[in-house]
Amino acid sequence: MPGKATRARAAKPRRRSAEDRRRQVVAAAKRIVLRQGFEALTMRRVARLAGVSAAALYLYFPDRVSLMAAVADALFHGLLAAFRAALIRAEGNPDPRARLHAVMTAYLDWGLGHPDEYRVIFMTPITGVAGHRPGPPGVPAAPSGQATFQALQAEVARLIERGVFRPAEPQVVAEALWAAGHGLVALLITKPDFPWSPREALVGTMADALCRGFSADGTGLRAGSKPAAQRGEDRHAEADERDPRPGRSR
Amino acid sequence: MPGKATRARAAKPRRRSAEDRRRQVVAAAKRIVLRQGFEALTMRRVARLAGVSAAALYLYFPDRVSLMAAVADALFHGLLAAFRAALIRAEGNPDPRARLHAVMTAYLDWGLGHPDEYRVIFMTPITGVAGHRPGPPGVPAAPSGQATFQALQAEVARLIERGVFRPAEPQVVAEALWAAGHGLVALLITKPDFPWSPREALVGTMADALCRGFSADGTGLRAGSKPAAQRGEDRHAEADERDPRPGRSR
DNA sequence: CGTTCAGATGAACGCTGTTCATATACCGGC
DNA sequence: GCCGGTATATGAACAGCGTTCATCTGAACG
Repeated sequence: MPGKATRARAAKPRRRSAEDRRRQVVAAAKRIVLRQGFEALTMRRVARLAGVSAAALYLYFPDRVSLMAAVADALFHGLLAAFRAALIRAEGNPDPRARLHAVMTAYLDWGLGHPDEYRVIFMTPITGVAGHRPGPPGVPAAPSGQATFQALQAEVARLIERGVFRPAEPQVVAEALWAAGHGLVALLITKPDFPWSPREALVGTMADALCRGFSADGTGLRAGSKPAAQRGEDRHAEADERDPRPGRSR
Repeated sequence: MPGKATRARAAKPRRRSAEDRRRQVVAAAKRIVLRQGFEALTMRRVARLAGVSAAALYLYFPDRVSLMAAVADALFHGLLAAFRAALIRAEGNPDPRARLHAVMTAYLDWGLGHPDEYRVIFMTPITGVAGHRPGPPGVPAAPSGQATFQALQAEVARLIERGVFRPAEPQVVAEALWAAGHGLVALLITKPDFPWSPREALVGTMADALCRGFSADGTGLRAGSKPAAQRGEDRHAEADERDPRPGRSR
């Protein structure tokens, strides 16, 4: 508790080292995920890239999963940006379902386009399945993740209020939507050998079915044949800090 | 290829050692997953339980992921049994949607009831994300897994043929159903800290929405309030070889 | 009996997450 | 200006991981 503030100006440069090096470590870890991929996210590698010893990481994070959680939180901003961009893009659309469709396809496209980051955020297993204490029992695992989910939930609530969706608990519907999207991304990442149908057809079918399933009048996205064909050109629009990494193209 | 058969009776005990020890290793690995959990599935532990050295495992499996694939294949029979039991149970039901609902809830219940096995089968990441060659390029990763999926696909095709589901490619619909179910199970396993809605509500909402979304007439499972409430008593009916493992209850 | 050879092994390599005694550098108090 | 204390950082070490390899064993064959 160095808040005693050594009289005056000495407190500041010390403070910078305290919290800032933590951010610096997270930035190094983030860069490793982006450039070398998920498998390379190792304590020793992070330490090496951050220019510190491996033991020093344990001054800022109690263990590996805590660092991973911080990295996930940092990586989340990419998904959040894609989310927001999709919402803004579809804002003028009078059809409220189109907004949901935009959000869903944004989620799917981001996950499929950034599989390593997605694995860190949503597919890192809890170490012991049973061996995880909630830590500070008030704060959730990923703050910005919670925020993103609540954005989805708010969108769902709006749809229900306007009578577009059948009356239901917005939280349950939002969780189901999230889970469905996650399942698609996760399976495509984990089982690339499976003879999947074309991705556009899969994404379109999933989004259309869910929209139809939750709609009050049973209407899908477009009720037509190619509900998710118009987008597909501007897929890379939301990339903010892509980084070509060698030898891991696909 | 020792089929030369050393004259007579000597061939048999040799043959037993060849293919049978492979099965024995897989059985040991399976028992480890069931009793000690997913995290304990390591080469050295499997070897120790199987009564052989760690290096001996590499006489039967080229590397760890191949062993995991074999274990996954072995564990799949539990899910397959739950699948079949659900189908048989719902066979008398005249409503074809009920069959699909039974299959979906069987999948979800099995996955949520056997999280360690589920992680081996569906959530083990491909080692390098890019570093996986298809090996023998004709055989899929998990034979019985493929069979199970084709059972689902056949069920979907039947629904489409009878006009219950809207006309569509059965494979895409089956993949979407699988992905949605997987997403629910995977997220509940990976993110147990998230403030999820009650599981019954989640499962019911998901199953109903998908049924409604793919149905030709937009009809859900029961169109009522609690579509998944009648089952829930006979959840443990399909357990065939449960094994109470110490200290990992939840 | 001697040879051969598949099957099994112990030891080793390089890596992992994590801990701990030790060293360094900076700080307030004298 | 110097001293003692305290946070910060480190190298070395531990146990365990997947994997490889030279070596050993034991049964089958001529």
